Amino acid sequence: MSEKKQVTFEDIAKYTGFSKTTISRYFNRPATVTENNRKIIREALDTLGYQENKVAHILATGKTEYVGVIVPSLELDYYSSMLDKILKTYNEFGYKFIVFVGSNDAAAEMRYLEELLAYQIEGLIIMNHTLPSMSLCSLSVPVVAIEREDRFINSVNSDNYLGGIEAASLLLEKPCDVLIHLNSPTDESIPAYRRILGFKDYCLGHGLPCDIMIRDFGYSHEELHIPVKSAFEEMENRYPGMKKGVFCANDVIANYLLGQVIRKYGGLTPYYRIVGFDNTPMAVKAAYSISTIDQQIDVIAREAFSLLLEKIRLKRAGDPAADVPVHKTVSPLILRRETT
Amino acid sequence: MSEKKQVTFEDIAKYTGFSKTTISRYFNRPATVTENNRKIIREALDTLGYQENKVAHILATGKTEYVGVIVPSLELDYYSSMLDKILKTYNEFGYKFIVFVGSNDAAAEMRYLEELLAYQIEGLIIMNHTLPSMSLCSLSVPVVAIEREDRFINSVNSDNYLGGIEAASLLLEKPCDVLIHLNSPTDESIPAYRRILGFKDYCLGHGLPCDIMIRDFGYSHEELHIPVKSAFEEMENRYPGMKKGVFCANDVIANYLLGQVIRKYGGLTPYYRIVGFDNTPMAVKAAYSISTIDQQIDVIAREAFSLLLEKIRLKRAGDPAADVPVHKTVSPLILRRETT
DNA sequence: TTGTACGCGTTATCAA
DNA sequence: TTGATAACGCGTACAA
Repeated sequence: MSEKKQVTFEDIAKYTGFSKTTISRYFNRPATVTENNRKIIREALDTLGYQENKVAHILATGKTEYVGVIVPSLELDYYSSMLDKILKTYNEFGYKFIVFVGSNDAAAEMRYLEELLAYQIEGLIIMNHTLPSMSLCSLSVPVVAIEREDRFINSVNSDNYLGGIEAASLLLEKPCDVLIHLNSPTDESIPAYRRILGFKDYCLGHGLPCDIMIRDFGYSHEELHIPVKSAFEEMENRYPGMKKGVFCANDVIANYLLGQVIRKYGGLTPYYRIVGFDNTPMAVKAAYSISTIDQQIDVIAREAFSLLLEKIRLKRAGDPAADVPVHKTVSPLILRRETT
Repeated sequence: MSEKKQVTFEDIAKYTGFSKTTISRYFNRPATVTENNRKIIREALDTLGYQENKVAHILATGKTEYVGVIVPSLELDYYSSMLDKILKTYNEFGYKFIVFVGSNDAAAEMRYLEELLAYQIEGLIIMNHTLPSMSLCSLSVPVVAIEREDRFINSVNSDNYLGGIEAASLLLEKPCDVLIHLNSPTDESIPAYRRILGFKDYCLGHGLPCDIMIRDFGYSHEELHIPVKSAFEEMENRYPGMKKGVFCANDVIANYLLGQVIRKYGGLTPYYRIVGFDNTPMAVKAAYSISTIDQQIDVIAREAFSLLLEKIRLKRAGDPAADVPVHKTVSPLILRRETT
């Protein structure tokens, strides 16, 4: 009962008296089948309960319409939000996504890659940091990176340098005695590194004291609590009674910092202006809505997918341009909210 | 260059002098190939750069090792967290996931289903509410629902009734003058409805006044802010000076309520004890960590996948038990944190 | 232990 | 407009 095998073109062909070829054409080039015959086939499909089989289709055509996605975690708003936007491109482009959520384990990620390639994905979107772009660029399919080291592969990133500038300028709308930037140790090869530069350059350019506090904030949200707390205490000690403009590397850190401020001051205080980064849902879920630099996650996701699609086309056409890495950049927006 | 077609068993066979069958056996039943010949093949695979093709494998065996997932949104911690855990079962079971993130649009969801079936998924995990289980149960593959109407299909849910009881009992650890439950309009067919019952029954059983406030909190996090605020004001007006124990339908609502309390009282206050539901990352990201009823999302995800796998096996074996819906339940845990 | 021959469900090519 | 036949890449009886 459960194991009745599926209805195939063969069955439809027998039932209608046509050949398999005609049934195939009914689907792929309906114009080449008489309206009357189409009707016959349509009814046959219905009565026999035909169920499309894309696997056979793929084997014959070589086109899977699959894209692989590897993302570090879905517990962080940034990634889940990005994945959300990526998956939603289905409605426009029809590509399906096989998703892996990655450990920091290079071996595991290699397995994901193997699987994805075995399943004949046409392209890959990767957000994980573990595998170097050097080894990713030699894959048989185009790869687009989002906010990770991208030297040898395509990428779409926020204009991080501009973001850093925007954050500094936003903080300076209100007078601040000192500008502070909270970030994790960030390798220069990572796009986000430029946020620090932009911030620093803007401060220097305006003759403002700025303090870049690099602390290890870890990767999971649980880990974040402690280092943010100690960073807060440091700020309290180092700049007592001063108005501090704090630019946090992301909304999650900003949220925890806001939490510390609330605990100490019972709410917002002129002593702290806080700006986050990303504009994840987090930033509005906070007790006080957090001003942030909006990466425009939806735009980035869409650009990433479009770029990938373009590369897939080029590759299929045998165009050598397919193998030249393209790096796109999306300008972030300033979002003024309660914390500034 | 980019379009060189892939290396197949045929090529390896020619290169080594073996037949395709032997190459196939090298992969599937290596024990039946001489160690020496295995070595020869291994080297041939290497030098020719063989790349496994699962599509052909699937067509031949009928087993895709695909599971489809349909989830309403990834902007809400509950769903992204659940998806995270589901995807991570790959490391244990090896099944791959094709993921769709669904609108509330029934037509769109039907398209997702069609696609998934066409790609020969072996089973489906669904969290969306749009399609009734009545129409889901007639699919050719097993379906497991999580926290949605599940009358005719398998499901894994939190023991919502117990959860409601736990929430009430947790609030009563500290004396409260009134117990309040905040929830969206919830259909009786949805598992979460029983939370309300559990809460109410416990209150009645202990002779406590309880107020079930049903408000439309919408689906996205942006929408939530306003109704929570007005609910808060209602509580303030209705129970001035009283100690309120508030059980929120989920952590997101709890978080917004906490935000309102902070804004009014500058921090925690004995006037409000707050309990959330789910134990999403949200609950610890809040300014004060939120006490919550832990659904054990990881356990639910794992159970859902195991159940699906079991059903897939039964179906394959032609066992009629495959078609009998199984409803599993996971007991939630009480998590005492700062808000109580 | 290895090879031959055929099947999986679809599309592509060519001929009718 | 339609049909016969050969791919697509791999698995599996069955035979050797």
